[in-house]
This record gives sequence, C-alpha cells and structure tokens, in this order.
Amino acid sequence: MALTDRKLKILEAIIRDYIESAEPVGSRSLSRKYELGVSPATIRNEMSDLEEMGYIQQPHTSAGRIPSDKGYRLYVDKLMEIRRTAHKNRIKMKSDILKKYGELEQLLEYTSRVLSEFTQYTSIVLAPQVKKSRLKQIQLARLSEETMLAIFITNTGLIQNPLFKIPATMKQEDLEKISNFLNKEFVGSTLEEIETRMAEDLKRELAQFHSTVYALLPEMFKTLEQVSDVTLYLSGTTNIFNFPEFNDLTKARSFLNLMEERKTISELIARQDSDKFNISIGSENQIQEAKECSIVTTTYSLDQQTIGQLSVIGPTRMDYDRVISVLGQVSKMMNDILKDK
Amino acid sequence: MALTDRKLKILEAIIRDYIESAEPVGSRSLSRKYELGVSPATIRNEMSDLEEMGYIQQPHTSAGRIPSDKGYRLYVDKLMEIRRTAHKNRIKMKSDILKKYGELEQLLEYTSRVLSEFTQYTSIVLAPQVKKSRLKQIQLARLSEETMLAIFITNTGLIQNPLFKIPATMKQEDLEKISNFLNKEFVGSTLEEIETRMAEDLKRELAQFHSTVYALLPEMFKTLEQVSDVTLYLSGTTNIFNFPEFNDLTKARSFLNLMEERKTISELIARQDSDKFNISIGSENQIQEAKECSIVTTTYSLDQQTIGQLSVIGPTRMDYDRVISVLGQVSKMMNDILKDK
DNA sequence: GTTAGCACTCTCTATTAGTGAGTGCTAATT
DNA sequence: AATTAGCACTCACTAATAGAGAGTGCTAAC
Repeated sequence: MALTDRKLKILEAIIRDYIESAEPVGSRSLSRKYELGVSPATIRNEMSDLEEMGYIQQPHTSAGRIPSDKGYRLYVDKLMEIRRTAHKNRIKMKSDILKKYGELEQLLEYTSRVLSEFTQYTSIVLAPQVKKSRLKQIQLARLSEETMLAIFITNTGLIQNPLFKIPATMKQEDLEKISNFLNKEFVGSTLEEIETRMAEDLKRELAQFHSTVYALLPEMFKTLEQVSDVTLYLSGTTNIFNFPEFNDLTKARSFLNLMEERKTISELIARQDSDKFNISIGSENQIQEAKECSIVTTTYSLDQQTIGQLSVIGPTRMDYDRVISVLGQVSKMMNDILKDK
Repeated sequence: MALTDRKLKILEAIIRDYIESAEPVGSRSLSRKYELGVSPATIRNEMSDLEEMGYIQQPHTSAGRIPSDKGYRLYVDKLMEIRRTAHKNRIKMKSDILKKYGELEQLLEYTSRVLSEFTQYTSIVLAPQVKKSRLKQIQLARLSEETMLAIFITNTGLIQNPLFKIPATMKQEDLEKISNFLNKEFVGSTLEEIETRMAEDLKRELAQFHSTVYALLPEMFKTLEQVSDVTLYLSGTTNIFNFPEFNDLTKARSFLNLMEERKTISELIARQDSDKFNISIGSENQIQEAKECSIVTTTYSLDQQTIGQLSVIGPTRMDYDRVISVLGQVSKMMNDILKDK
C-alpha cells in the first residue's frame, strides 16, 4: 500500500494531536480540529490503512488511534519541521549565566538544568571524554610515604586527580623529573594519542628514571579514563510525573530506577561522534525499562572535536521538534563557552 | 493522666505493629498478637486514653489507631531497645570492600549505597567539611595567562581544585613562593584556624610577595568551603516506592522532588557536631515536604573531630531500631577506614 | 477495674447500569 | 470509483449501590 499525501497528512495530524493531548485520537475530533477537507468516514478508512501499515495502533477496539514507534520514526525522519528558534531569547539569557562558571562541573550541571527546564523532560549531560581531551598540564605530588596524587588538567576544563600507590623508594626528585618529562612530551596531545605513543617509546625513555614508573603510567591513564567515562549530570528526573503515561506507579518507579543506575544510563546513550541528532524511539532502545521512552542526543565539541554529549529522555510521545531545537541551541552555546575558555 | 506501665506496653505494641504492617492497629488484633494479659475492651479503654494524650490517632472513626509523631518520639526516646548488631556480619563484609577505595568520593558514594541497601530507605552521606579538615598540602599552578588552579589536599582525603583569576603580572616564581609559604604556615591546621589566623597576620607577611595575593587568598578559602558544603551523596531514593504511605503519586512525587534539591536536603540535615544520633520525626522537620518523613543522622570523625554526616530518611513509620543500628555500625566503619588512610 | 455484648460507623470491594467516544460496515451519493 | 451518511456495536470510564469486615464506644455484668 502506498503512503499517499493524504495519509501522511492524517498521520501527522494524529501524531501532533497525540503529542499534545496524550489521548487516543478519533476520526471525528481529527476532522473537527484539522482542516483535512474530508469527512470522518474517509479518515476512518485511511486510519484503518495506516494501522495496517503499522504507523498507528489502537489501545482497544473502540478507542481512537495512537502513533506506534514506527509512526514516530516516520514523523521524526520525514514530517517534522524543526522550529529552530524555540525559546531562543530565554535560552540566550541562560547563556550569559553559563559563561560565568569557571569550573567545568558547574557548567555541566547548570547546562543539565537548563535542558530539563526548557524541555520539561529529563536531561543527561555527559562530561567531556578524557580520551578526546588534550592534556594541558600534569602535576605529580607525593601525598604520603606510599601514595601519590596525579593532577591532570585538560583543555576541556576537566581536572582529575587520581591517587596511586608508589614505592617509598621513589624520591621527590624523581617525581619532578617524570612530571617535567610528561609535560614536555604530552601537553597538547589527546589521551588516545598518548596511549598509543606510550606503548611505543615511553618505555625506552622513562626506563632511565625509574623502572616502576613504566608500570605506573599506563595504569594512571587508564584510571583517569574510567573515572570520567561515567561522569554524567542528571536533571529533571521527576518531570516524568507530569506525563499521564507515567501516572502509573509501576512505570514511574521503573523509570526512576533506571535513572538511578548511572551505568545503565550510559549504556542507553552510547557514545557517538557525529554532531547530528541521534534519536532513539521506544522499542529502538535496547534496555527494557526504556522501551516506552525516547532519547534525543546531540554532542558538543571543542576544536572541531566532539567531546561530550547532551541528551534528553522522555516518553515516546515527546515534543521532538522542541527538544531538538533546544538541544541544538544549548549545544551551540556550549561550544561557544568552551571555546572561550 | 499518668502513663502507666500498661499504657506504655500497649503503645509500644501499637508502634511495633504499625512499623511492620503500615495498617491501623485495632484492639482485637493487638490482644491476639501480643501477650498483654487483658481483653480487647480494656485495650480499647487504654487506647482511648493514649489518643487523648496525643500518642496515637485515628485515621477515621471506625479504624484502628496509628502512632502520632509524639508517639514515635516517646518510642524513640524511651521504649526502643536498639539491636546494635543488625546485619552485623553482612556489614562487616562490605567494610572490606570499602577499605579498598583510595578515592574519598568513591568511598562516600559506596557508603551511601551500603546504607540504603541495609536500611531500605534513602541515605544521604555528607562529605567531610572542609572547615574541619586539616590541610595536608597546597599546590598552586598557573593554567593560563590569567587563571590559576589551587589544589588543596586535606587529611580527610578531600581534594579540591578551585580556579581563580590572577593578574597576568604575577610570575611563576611568585606562585611558588606563595605556595611554599602557605605549606609552611598552614599544613596541619583546619580551615577554621586558617581563617582566623589569616585575618591577623597574613596581611603583613604576604604583602611582601604581592599585594593582590592578599585579596586572593580569603576568596580562595571561601570558595573552597562553599563548594564542599553542598557535596552530598544520595542513594536509594526510589526505595520510597516500597512504602504504602507513598503509594500515592502526589506524595512520591513530592518526596522525590525534595531529593532533587540538594540545597533543601542540606537544610534538612543541619550540621551537627555530636556523635550521637539525631532523630527528627515528621512534623519536627522544618521543611514542608518532609513532614511525613523521619530522618536519623549520625556523624563520622577523624582524630576525635566530627567531620561529616550519615543520614537515613524514610517514612515516619521507620524501623528506628534497625536504622540506628546500621548507622552506628557504618559510622564506626567509616571512622576506622579514615583513620587508616 | 475489667470484660462481654452489641449497635453503630466507616472503609473497601464488587457489581451494576448508564454514558460517550469511537469504530467498522453497508448503502446511498457524488 | 471514491466519498460520505447512517447505524449498530464495542469498550473504557463513572457513579451509584450493596455487602462484608474491622473497629469503636457504650452499657451492663462480673
């Protein structure tokens, strides 16, 4: 069966209406509300076809239709027109506040708040990946007899301080030498580059300082990467209570449980590199608890390099237009702010 | 009216039963379940008295009684016997895991998990107060033309790195001098001590390095304090869904909203110094949204100095005995672990 | 002072009936 | 041949009703 123009028009009307009302849409109310130029009976026939094609579905025999995941997918890919300017001015205002934050953590947390405030859904902001960040400075400091603190400062504003055990025999002098060496060699490189280079030539050059250093460094970088890979900022989790589809305690609970597990969340919004929008609708999500949710993700970058992600998660009946618009603007904002640092 | 022994016995039975069942307790079922040696009719009379005295209340005329906040208060202060050893072995096991964490953040987060897991309520762990921590080391590092990174390492394992703007005229040499001076003067002192001392003699001694430093330092310490004063670790927020009294969407929502606002939470569990248990029951809480909750708080310490707090928040119908027992053990555990660092 | 007996209260759970929005089919209309 | 009007039918939702069960308070007996 072909998707005629009229079918598309009707499908779009159904989705628009359902996104707004969360109520199954009937043929009569559809013809009343939208200027489709045909009678409810005709709409009914078309709806029947659309259902057969899998774009909409009926909760029960005598109810109206609601969009299926496939329907939303079509809408998102073909029908939706993005109002790129939703909340433009108000977001601009927030931008000025954001610029004030010197600390990256605060910037990320506040960004997350802004996202959930403007979309009214739950937002997830992923911190810059250490892997993609360029090293700006390393400092090593002895803490006690046997522990050492490494301080990594990157161009993305990430500051990490992993602790390590070091042999008591290592002198302050050695630490300084190593520190100087690391700074000289690796400042400006990404961790990815450092990791590959390390395997090649670090061994040779560092062996002269201290043999344990060679064992220490790879672990050092590895720890660093692990830590920040799960660093995410959540905001607006309780917004789901605003949606009738989560007015069921079991569903609300399952969603909030999902949001309490940082590990599952990061599975849900797998890292992506493209700066386009990634939309995952309902059953397209791999994780069971998120099969009734949609996730829109975009990225933010520094020096043409994608470094982190911004996501919004809400019911499949999500206002995709607006979410995309807000995400786009906030992403642009982040890019600007990071550049100015 | 006097609180006779029999009245106390009955009150205790009511509270015990209600904590377990969450159902209003009737005279008949009470006499069946507990060996009170009197008939339901007698119990009814006593209950009537207890209600008049304000220890219990009736949800409606023909229902059983439930404890009032005043009743819980009496129970907690006088009746309850604490099973100090609840989950003793299993908590001991967790202790071994906890000891492995080198980073304070992980320790705190995991502690929070342990608390919510064993109590089945929501737990809040407050990070050590910077104010009460002793400075172990300071490092200053120039980040760019105009920004500086200060690294504070304290005896509690807290590592903070606030950013500051510094005038471009300040040289690397100056930073080192300041750094050395700060280390020499203040290592081993608490921030409280540093703050008072600074007002007195810092001015004179540091003025010789650079006049802007004098302006910089107080701000530096202040920032530091602010940051960590709101650092808290939450866990088990969704446990609230396990309790019938929160089976109401509005209530669950209001609780979870409360838990999303870090600021309000820290108001709720005001800092305390005593290492005893602080229990705040229902209406005793100042914040509206928490009037149906109880909060049990204790502290953890290092070198006889209280540095942080452990809290558990749940419905007023809380298993106070167990919560106190678990909190006590976990607190002891934290003390041990921190001491060994 | 304690207890048995009893009428009364109030919530909770089905059950029932009525309402309304919506569908699908058929036959008439364009 | 496509569209539409008409109509019987379906099903969720709401409100009303009845009955069961747990509990109370009062009175009178022990």
